[in-house]
Amino acid sequence: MTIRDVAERAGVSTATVSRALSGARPVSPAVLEQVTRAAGDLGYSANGIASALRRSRTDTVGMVVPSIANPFFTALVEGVEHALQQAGRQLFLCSSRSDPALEAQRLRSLVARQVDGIIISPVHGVRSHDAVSWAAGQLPLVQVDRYVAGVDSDWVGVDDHLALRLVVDHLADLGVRTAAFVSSTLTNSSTELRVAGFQEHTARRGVAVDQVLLGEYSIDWGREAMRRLLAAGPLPDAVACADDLIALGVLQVCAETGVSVPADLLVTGFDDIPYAALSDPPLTTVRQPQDRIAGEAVRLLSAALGPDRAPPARSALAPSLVVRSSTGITPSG
Amino acid sequence: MTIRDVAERAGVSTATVSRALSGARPVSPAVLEQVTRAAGDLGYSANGIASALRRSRTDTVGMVVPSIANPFFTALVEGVEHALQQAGRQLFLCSSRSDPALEAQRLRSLVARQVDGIIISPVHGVRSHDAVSWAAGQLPLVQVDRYVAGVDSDWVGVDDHLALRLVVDHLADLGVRTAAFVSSTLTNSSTELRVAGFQEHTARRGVAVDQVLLGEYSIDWGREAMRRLLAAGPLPDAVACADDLIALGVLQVCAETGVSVPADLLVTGFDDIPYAALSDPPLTTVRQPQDRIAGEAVRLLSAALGPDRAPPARSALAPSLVVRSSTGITPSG
DNA sequence: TTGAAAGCGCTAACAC
DNA sequence: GTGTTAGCGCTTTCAA
Repeated sequence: MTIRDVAERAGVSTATVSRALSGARPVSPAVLEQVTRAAGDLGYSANGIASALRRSRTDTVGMVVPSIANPFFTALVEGVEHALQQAGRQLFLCSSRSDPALEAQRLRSLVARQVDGIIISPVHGVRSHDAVSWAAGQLPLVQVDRYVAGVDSDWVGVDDHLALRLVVDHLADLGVRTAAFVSSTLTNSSTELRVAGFQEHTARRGVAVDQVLLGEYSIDWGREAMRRLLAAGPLPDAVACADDLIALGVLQVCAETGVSVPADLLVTGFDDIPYAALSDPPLTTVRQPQDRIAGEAVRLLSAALGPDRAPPARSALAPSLVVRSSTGITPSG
Repeated sequence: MTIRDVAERAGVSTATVSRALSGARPVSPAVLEQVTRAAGDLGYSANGIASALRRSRTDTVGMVVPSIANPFFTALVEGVEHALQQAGRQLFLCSSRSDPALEAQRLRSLVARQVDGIIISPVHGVRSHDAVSWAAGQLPLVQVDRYVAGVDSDWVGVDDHLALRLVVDHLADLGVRTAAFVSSTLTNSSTELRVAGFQEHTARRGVAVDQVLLGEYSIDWGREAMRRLLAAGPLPDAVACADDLIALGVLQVCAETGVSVPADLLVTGFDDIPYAALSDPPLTTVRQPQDRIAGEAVRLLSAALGPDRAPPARSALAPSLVVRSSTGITPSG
C-alpha cells in the first residue's frame, strides 16, 4: 500500500497524489476529489519514514529527562508535549535514569533518528557535558531546568537563587535560628544554585546552618537524611529540602518517630508536586511555573529550528512560595 | 556526512562500511579498523531514517497511555522502557490525555512513523474501539491495563476481580457492614471489572453497598466524592476507591473536615503508587505488579513481531493487598 | 495544473 | 570478504 497504488486508482501520477494529500501545491478540485476518494477507499496512510528521508525532517522533537517517575519532570513533559502538539510536532521521550552513559546513548539515538531538535534536562553538570555538547553541535538543542555549563545552547528554568530567598526569608520571618538543608549531591546547576542560595540567604538573615546533607532526589534519601539528623543530636529549627520528594521522605520519618511538624520542626520542599498538598502535614514548598518553562522551551526550540541563528538565550523564570502547614499553624495548635 | 564520505575516506565501498558498522556481516579485521577509524574521524553517525526505510523496520515501539501524570502509568512506562531497552528497541511515548480523538490521532501518527509495534492502554471501552482496532490491523499491538473488547490483540493487566476480593474480604474481616465505592465513569474494562467485583464481593460477604460514585481518576474527583458522601448523611463504615489518586483526595477531605481515618471511616485505594505510603494516614491499597505487566507486554509484543502468528493472549496477573493505617490501627489508638 | 524522473541514505541481493 | 547495483516510498525539481 504505497502512494503508487493511490495514484493508479485515481488515474494520476504519484506526484499529484503527494501534492493533493499534503496540500503542498494547488491541485484541481476534480483531481483532489478523486485522490482523496482513492486514498480513503484504500485506507492509505503515508509512510512517514520515506517522507522524512526525502524532506530531511521528521517533525519530531526528542526530550531526555533524568526520570519520568519524578512528578516534576512528568509535569514538564506534559507541558512540552502539549506545546509541541500545537506546533504540529511529535515528542520522542527518553529517560536517562540519572545515568550519564544512558543519557549519551539516548542522545546518539535521537540524533540517529533524525529528530528535528532536542529538549534535555541533563543529568550531571560535568559528566553530561560531552554528550550534550556533541548533540548541540548536531542539531538545535534547548536545556531545561538543569544545564551543563560550556554548551552553546538555550536554557529555560527557574530562578533558583530567588527561590531560596523566598524559602529562607519565610523561615527567618517565622523565627528560625538554625536550619539544615537536604539536597542531592552537587552534580548539576540547579542543585548547586539551590545549595549556594541557601548558604547565602541564611548568612544574610543570620540563620545558622546546621548541616547540609547531600544524596539524591528521592523519597528514600529524604528518609535517610532525616534519620541522620535525628541521630546527630538536637534538631535544628527547620529543614529545607531541595525537592518535594526529599521533603516527603523527611516528613514520613518525622511522623514515624513522633517529631511534630511544625511544632518541633519546620520543613520545606521544592517543586510543588501534586502530592505536596497531601502529606502529613501538607508541605510548604516552592512552586515552579512548569507550564511556562515548557512553553518557553518549545518556543526557543521552534526559533532555533528557523532560519536565523540567534545567540543562546537563558531565561530564569520566577517561582512562588506556597505556604502550607509544614511551616504554619499545627492543626492542634 | 553520509556513508559515502566514510567509504571514501576508508577506501572501501559503502556496502562494506554498512557491514562493518552494523556488524550484520563479517568484515576483515583490517577493514573494520579502517572503517571504524574513518567514521570516528568524521564524527559519522548513521541516518536511522534511511536505514529504516530500507529495512522497513525502525526498532521503535510506540506506547499510548491516558496520562503520564498518573504515577501508575508512569511506573508502567518506566517498566516498558527498561524492558525494550534490553531488547535494543526505543520507546516512542504518547499521551492521549484521556481523549479518544487525541488517542486516534496518536495512533495514526505512530503508524505513519512506522513503529514496529504498539503498546496501548486505551482510554475508553467503546469510543477507543475503531482506532485501536484499525491500528491492530496495521501492526502488532498489545493492550495493557485496560482493553477494548472486540479487538484482536493481546492483553496484559491485573486481575481486577481478585483485587476487589482482597479489598472486600479485608474490610469485611474488620467488621465493615456498609461500604461505598468511588470510581471513574464506567468507560473501560478495568473500571467496569472493579465496580462489578466490588458489587459481587460485598454481596457475598453481606456488606451493604452504601453508594457507588462515578467520576474520574483524579485527586480532585476523590475530594468531590468525599464531600458528596459527607453531604449525603451518615457515613458508611468504609470507602473503597478504584485508584490511589481518588483515595488520596478522599483522605485529604477527611483530614480537612475532621473525619478520623481509620477510627470513623476505613479507606482503601488501588495501584500502590509511591505516594500511597505518605498520606495522612498511610493508605491501604492493592499493589499491581507493574514491572511484570510491563515485562509481559514487551514479551508479547516481541513475540508478535516474530514470524509466527499466535492467537491473542490474555494474561491477568495477580495483585496483592498492602495494609496500612487507613484500615489499620490508628497511631493514637 | 500535471507528469517524468531523479534521488534522499542506506542495505540486501547478487556477483565475484 | 568485498564491490556493484537496485530500490525502499516519498517529494521535488524540471519540463510540458
